[in-house]
Amino acid sequence: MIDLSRRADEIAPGLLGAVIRRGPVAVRLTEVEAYLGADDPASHAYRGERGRAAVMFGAPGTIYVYVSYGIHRAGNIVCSPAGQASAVLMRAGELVAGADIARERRGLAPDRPDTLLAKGPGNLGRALGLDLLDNGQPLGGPGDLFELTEPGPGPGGILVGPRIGITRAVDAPLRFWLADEPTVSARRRGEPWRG
DNA sequence: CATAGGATTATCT
DNA sequence: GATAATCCTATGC
Repeated sequence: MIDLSRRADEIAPGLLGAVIRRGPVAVRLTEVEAYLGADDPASHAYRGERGRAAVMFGAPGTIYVYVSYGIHRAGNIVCSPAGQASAVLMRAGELVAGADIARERRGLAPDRPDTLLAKGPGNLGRALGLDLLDNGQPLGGPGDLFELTEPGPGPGGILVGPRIGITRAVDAPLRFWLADEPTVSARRRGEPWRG
């Protein structure tokens, strides 16, 4: 099992290539972002252990689901020891199981490629079937709702750049993605500067 | 006053 | 045209 008791920025790159499974649908992560605690103004946990951010202060390996722009369900994997807050936002991935279910949930046209199924946090959330009721659920084993499996060797390198869609701490290099992966969401602001 | 949940507009493709 | 760690409002404490 992957050690999630360190801070999210140390763990996030290592989660690339790992497979997150929720029920019958599984996604191989190709793009993630790290959100820290008190030191990160862009993090929900910046203002302390209150509201929904309380989940981020829980045990490492907990799932944190929040509503983005009223329509998206974005999923995070809580990191750091209990009492400290940080999390890895799952931004994009490749369907490795249950692609047919994901396609139905997305309502994706038959002529559109599978690479679009989990591209972007909102789309990944829909593909996995994330629900607010999943908030606070733990990562478990094969018999549980959620499961996280070890990453396989990635042929391409890991790229790093600024996070997307935020208004504070916009320059922090906390977005990580795999090179040459068609499932990674659009670059948008900035370009990778380390790999 | 704090929290929970649904929604819009600016930015990027 | 599609997407997004923001923003606003309703409800409960």
